[in-house]
Amino acid sequence: MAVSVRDVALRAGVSVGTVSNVLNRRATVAPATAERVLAAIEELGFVRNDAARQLRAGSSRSIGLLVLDVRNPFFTDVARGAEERAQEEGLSVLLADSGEMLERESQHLDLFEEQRVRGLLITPVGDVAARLERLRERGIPIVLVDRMAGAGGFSSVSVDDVAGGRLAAEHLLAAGRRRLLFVGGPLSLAQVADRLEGARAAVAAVPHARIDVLEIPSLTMASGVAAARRILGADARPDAVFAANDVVALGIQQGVGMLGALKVPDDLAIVGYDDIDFAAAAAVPISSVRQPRELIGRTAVELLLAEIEGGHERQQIVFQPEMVVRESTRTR
Amino acid sequence: MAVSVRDVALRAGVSVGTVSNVLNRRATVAPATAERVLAAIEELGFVRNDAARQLRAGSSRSIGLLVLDVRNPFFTDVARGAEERAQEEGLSVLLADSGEMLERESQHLDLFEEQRVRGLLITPVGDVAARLERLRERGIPIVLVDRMAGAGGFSSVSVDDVAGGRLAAEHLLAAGRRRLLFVGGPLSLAQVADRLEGARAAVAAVPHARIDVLEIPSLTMASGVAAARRILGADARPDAVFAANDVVALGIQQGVGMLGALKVPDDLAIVGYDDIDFAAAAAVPISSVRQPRELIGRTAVELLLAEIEGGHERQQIVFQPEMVVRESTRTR
DNA sequence: TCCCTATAGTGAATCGTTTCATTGACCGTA
DNA sequence: TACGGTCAATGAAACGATTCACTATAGGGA
Repeated sequence: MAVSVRDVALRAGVSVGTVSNVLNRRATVAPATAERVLAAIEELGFVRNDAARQLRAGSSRSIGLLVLDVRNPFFTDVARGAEERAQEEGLSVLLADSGEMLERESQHLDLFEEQRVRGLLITPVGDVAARLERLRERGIPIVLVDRMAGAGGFSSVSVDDVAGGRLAAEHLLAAGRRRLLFVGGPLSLAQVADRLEGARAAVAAVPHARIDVLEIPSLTMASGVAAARRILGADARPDAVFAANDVVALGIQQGVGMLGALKVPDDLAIVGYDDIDFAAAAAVPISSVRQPRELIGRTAVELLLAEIEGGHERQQIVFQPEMVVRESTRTR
Repeated sequence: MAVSVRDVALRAGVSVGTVSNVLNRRATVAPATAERVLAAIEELGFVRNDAARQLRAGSSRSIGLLVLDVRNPFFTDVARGAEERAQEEGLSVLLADSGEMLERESQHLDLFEEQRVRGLLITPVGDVAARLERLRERGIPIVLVDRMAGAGGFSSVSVDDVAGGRLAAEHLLAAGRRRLLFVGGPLSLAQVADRLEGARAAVAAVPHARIDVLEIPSLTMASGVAAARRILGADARPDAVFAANDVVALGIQQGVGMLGALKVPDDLAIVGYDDIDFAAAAAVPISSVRQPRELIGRTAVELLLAEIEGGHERQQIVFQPEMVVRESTRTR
């Protein structure tokens, strides 16, 4: 059933070595011979067996990309950027998501390791530093995505989330809001914690301003809707919400709208994070903190390539976020 | 560097066959021996080489999923459903997207074939029937996703798009709209053509109603925005738009809103398709034709498993769509 | 005591590709 | 004629896990 180089060689009347040479454009194969081999490949419908190739080569032609949630457009945009850059290098990207769950994250890491990926891009859920360190020792270079590497020293591509959080809060404060609510979670995610930290710093600088925290279990639309319900039910309502990302912001807006009690932005201003395409098309277009999504993916692959080829040059790249103002935070 | 079963065997003082037996829970390995082997694995940090495994086994533990666009939430939801079901079976899903481009589709098919995927789920861009037929002959079972199989006979999981198109148009007509515009493309995509066909049938049944077509190059938000520009610039404006999917609908709504000339739904009603989560959270929540997204993915894997194990029982499963009415089509 | 069986473990062969040292053929030059 | 130098092509070895026919040992029954 399976056609191998051996069969091709037989058919073309050459040795397997020659077939391999033709396939890999390597050495000098006489044009006539190459033609005969290619004809045989065509006739037999030969398709290279990647497993055998990898086995011999010792590592695959793929890199793993493990993100928190593929349903969040932020990550698919990052993935797109990564894929484009990888393809230029003849590498393919294996996309997986942990769903913000430690167990799934660990499972996927196991898989990637068994598959001998050439490198790994990861937005970690928990504290997997030790685990990643082991991977690296085994020769799998690693780049953290959307997460600043600690002193330990992985390469990383991130956006200054503290600055982003500050931007968001400052914008709300400048619009006259004083009772802010941060909605996001789990707080164990560095992104969430950093954005909150930045917001807190901004709030601390303004007299009579305060910021409360509503922690949610995951950064999904459903969690946002649930959060809206709690906001509406609370005694002391905030006059502005800073959501840890746009998906949550959209959920909150939808929840608030469905129940019809509060108007955005008059009663409640909303700021999101990521500036995904859908934020601009929302019920009330959502102000958001923009991150260069595709560029993040592209750059992450870039750093990975540097480590794969160059050796040990680790770099931490930090992009600066940018505030994008829309209807959801219009001044009253 | 790389630790192999041989090393583990050496360390544990057993043969490689025994190590393999321990790994595969297979035969009867004496508890004491198994323990020693596991200890050796732990100490040496042994990780199975998947390529070698596959090579011997002849096929991988993955299935390929090739969709039109990973950035369309419809497809990530389908993927989620597929992944869940696959994982229950110990299979992993390789997700790739063609970006609606024939060339990329072909490239990914090549890759999947080289990787000897266990099966393939695909939402085809063009007419790849011949190509898929060849794949199947080589032992890779195939299930079409979101696309009804022709008589030729692949298994398929789809939604009745003609019925969906009819639902959408009937809804608009019932709301008193008479000058409809269908926005979608490329028309070579079966989904797009079918939805249009259904809409045309509904319009034909109502006197004085008409439907024009604005073909766009791809089903993206950007194309939707561009379409909005053309709608606004046209002499005879439609009073309702039926977009081929929600992403396009959101783009149209955003475009129309930015330029501020038309109000939704008063001047222009909008219906989308897929009922992605973001549709409900849109500027004006978008009426849409719902498809059971995760169920489609789940069912597709189900059919694939049936073909992998059972042999040749091909099935075509067709779900019925459902109209979800929201603000964007409120009656004037 | 001898034979039989069940149990535990062995290790060579295998999967398909790539690599690389080696062979063979041919040409021009000394 | 002999020699060195290219250029083409060869084919055995290697990658690492799994399989399976086989051996060795121990225990039980007659």
